[in-house]
Amino acid sequence: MRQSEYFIPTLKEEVTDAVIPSHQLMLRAGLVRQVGAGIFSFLPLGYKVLKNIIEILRDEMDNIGGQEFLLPALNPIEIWEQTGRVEAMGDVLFHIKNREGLVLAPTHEEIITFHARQHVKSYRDLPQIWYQIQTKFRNEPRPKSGVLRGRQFIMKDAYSLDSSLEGLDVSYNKHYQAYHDIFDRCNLNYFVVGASSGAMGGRQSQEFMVESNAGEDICALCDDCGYAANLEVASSNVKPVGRLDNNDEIEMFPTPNAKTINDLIEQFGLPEERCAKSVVYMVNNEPLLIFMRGNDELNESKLQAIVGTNNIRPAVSEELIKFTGADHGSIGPINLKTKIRIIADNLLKGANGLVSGANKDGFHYKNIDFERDCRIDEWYDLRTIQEGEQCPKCNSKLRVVKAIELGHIFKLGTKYSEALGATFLNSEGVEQPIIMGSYGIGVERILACYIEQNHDDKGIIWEYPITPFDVHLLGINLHNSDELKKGCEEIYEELLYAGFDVLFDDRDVSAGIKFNDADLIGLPLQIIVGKRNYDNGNVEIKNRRTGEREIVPIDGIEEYLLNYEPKSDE
RNA sequence: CGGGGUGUAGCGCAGCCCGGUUAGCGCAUCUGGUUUGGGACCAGAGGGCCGGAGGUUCGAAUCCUCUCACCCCGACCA
Repeated sequence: MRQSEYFIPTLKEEVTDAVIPSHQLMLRAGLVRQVGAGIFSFLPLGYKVLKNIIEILRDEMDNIGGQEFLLPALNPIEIWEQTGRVEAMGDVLFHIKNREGLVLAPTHEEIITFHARQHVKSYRDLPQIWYQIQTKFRNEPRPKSGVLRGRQFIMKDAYSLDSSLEGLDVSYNKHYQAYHDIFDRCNLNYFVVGASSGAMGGRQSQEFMVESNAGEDICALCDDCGYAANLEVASSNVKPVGRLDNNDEIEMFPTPNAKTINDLIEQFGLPEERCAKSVVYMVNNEPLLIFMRGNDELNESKLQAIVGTNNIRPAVSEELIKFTGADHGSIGPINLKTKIRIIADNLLKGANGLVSGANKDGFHYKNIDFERDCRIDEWYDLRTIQEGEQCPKCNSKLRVVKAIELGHIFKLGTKYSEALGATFLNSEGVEQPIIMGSYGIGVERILACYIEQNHDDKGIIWEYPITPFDVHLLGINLHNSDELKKGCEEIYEELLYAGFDVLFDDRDVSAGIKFNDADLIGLPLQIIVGKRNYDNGNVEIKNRRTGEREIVPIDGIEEYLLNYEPKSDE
């Protein structure tokens, strides 16, 4: 491709709106342009990369027996009502205003299940892996970070249909392996974490993550044993509070100015670990009293998984007074005004000598013995782990990092097949719901994450196979020498003929502009054709990543390129 | 949805507090000339409903009200 005829609007200056490197460089290198919040056009160069990524996705999905569909973005709302997701998705789901009854699909479990219901009738029809690579629409409350979080984005989503849980495991594992192959081929540094399968009855779920400050997920990592988990489910080894030898009688004492755990510690000199925090949540509008160590943070994801719904929220003051008899700061397990289900964090199991609210404003109890003085209905891991705590597997120190979710594999189970009546007859002639898995990858996220991990202060650094072109041919000051121009054209033609995808900077601009644009665009190798070297029968080849330059004879260019890396398969 | 910020030429910005000729600067663009291996130089030119609506005023980019858009932090994130 001749750059003089190709649309690559590079920007010399920084773009103020772009905060993270990938967003900045995608704009400056001419890959994308923003049209609205979370809405982007891919320009030819950016789309070329996207297509390379999609080809890898397609290849690996086909490798595990996936069959590609083209599914509609416009969906009848009825099918979404049947699975309860119109309500569950809320404002995230785009509704068509001038055509009642249609929504823009944010994902495709419903449509896939719809087709399965139509045609999958027997266990002999299973298993199946169906996938698509298409645009999804989600009315994100806050699009951000360039293409990392858009209202419209391309997703590879796959769905497995199986007749048994064992079959689901097989399908799931195939995807697990395919995802590794995909992200490896894209040269990404990533890790896999155990993730929350949500409140809606999934079985197992893992996320493929890229560590990044631009990420919206938080993960715990153990660099020693490889333990990795989303903070939503991460656990750690922390010593339980345990029992004190002297078990004094429970005693109420006035605490008029103590509203928080820190107040109690400061005003009464109490040891932090003996202060129990009580939190009241409304779960499906029923109160639930939760006990944690004083300064631990309740993990709402864990709570959602325990109570089996995501309809939870902290209780407000009126509710606290109504159910416990006291407001914030004085709530505890003893003397509750009404009977409330009480759960507590595992670290408090069997503890005594505890301090907690007396359900009377301005009073606390001390010397509470959870075994002697009150009723705890159940014990769970409820806390959010902290940086530096011990790995649950090997006791090394855990790191807590921000991460971008690239992909998610998820054993769905029968939620959608049951809701939509997608059933089959098993070998005994018994009707059963199809057992499903769901597997998504954000296509633009691969691109953005790659740039996050492969750039320097000059620009992007591409590698095979996702690089938009194999090589950048830079003709320096061609208009000064007909011979040089002719020679450069010949090199271009020969490389094309040899099957290389070449971007040829034949523009009539100064050398500095070409060098800087080339570094910004970031093709892996630059073949620099200048008069001095050319007159000696040579060109200079620069490695974008290392900056190393080599003088190479013109008839050795092809060999050099072939030895550098396998050329992209276009 | 809460908090903060920004809308002035294709891009990046100044001007706004404290209202007053024709709204400015850099980059980019066009013409001519000189340059030519890391974003050249000289001379000239084009390009604006100062986000939109309403108001105050003799007079509004500037003050007031409303509104729209975008960015950041938070909430949310199937």
